[in-house]
Amino acid sequence: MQDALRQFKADFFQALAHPTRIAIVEQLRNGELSAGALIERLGIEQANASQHLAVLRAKNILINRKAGNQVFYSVRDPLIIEVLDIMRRYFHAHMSEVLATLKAIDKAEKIHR
Amino acid sequence: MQDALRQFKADFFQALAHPTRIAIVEQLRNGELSAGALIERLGIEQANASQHLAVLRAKNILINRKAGNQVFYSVRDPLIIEVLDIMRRYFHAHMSEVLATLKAIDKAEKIHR
DNA sequence: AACTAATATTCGAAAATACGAATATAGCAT
DNA sequence: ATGCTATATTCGTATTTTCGAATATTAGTT
Repeated sequence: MQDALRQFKADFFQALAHPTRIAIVEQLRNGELSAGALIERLGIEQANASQHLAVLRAKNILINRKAGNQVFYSVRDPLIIEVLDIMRRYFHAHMSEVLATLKAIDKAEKIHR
Repeated sequence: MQDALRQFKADFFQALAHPTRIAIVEQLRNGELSAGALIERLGIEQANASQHLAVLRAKNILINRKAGNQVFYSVRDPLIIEVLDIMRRYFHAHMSEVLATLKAIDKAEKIHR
């Protein structure tokens, strides 16, 4: 029973464990957007976007509303935004490490060019 | 640059995207525990525990302290506990769905026996 | 009915993750 | 040095995730 609850939580985290999916949720912070608008803003493949949206839907992080031709997505529960806000504080608190990571990536990119 | 930051966030969620790792962090809610104590409480393989601890260490979610023979783990930043608390509220808010999931699992288990 | 636009699903291949078994390392006691 | 306990790492394999290409679906338009 406890196990199933943890699995449920793990699934939630899993849903957010991808940069594109985080970007999607961040875009929806201030309200709904159509799938097309998300694709345009994120500059990703249509199929890929649809797959990630499917993941977020399956884990009940997003809800969608059909309007004629298009589908509008929004974050289901404001608590999710709250989680991301806390994360923001978390990253702020550990900014030095984030910067170290960024510098390492930057360095690696320079080498590979 | 924004991408790298999102990757960083995604890594954090990825680190928590496993029931065993959530269980580990929950066990450490009230302070440090040795690896052995964690293994005993969670009833998992030693190697497996060590692998999960390595993941949590790599993502800077846990810190460890060596004391003679053993290694004590603790949650690095209380903000992480705060995130889990918010999650608790989140799951409480959506308890009906959690229960539906649990029932479905229970049903599946009955069929498979 | 045929056509177009918006979105979703399927497929196959590549990469990442998870597990237990086996092995390695490190500290302490004899 | 040998042995013992606690923890970490490596290895092989099975499963899961991710992506783009191709295809399907659904709604609106002519």
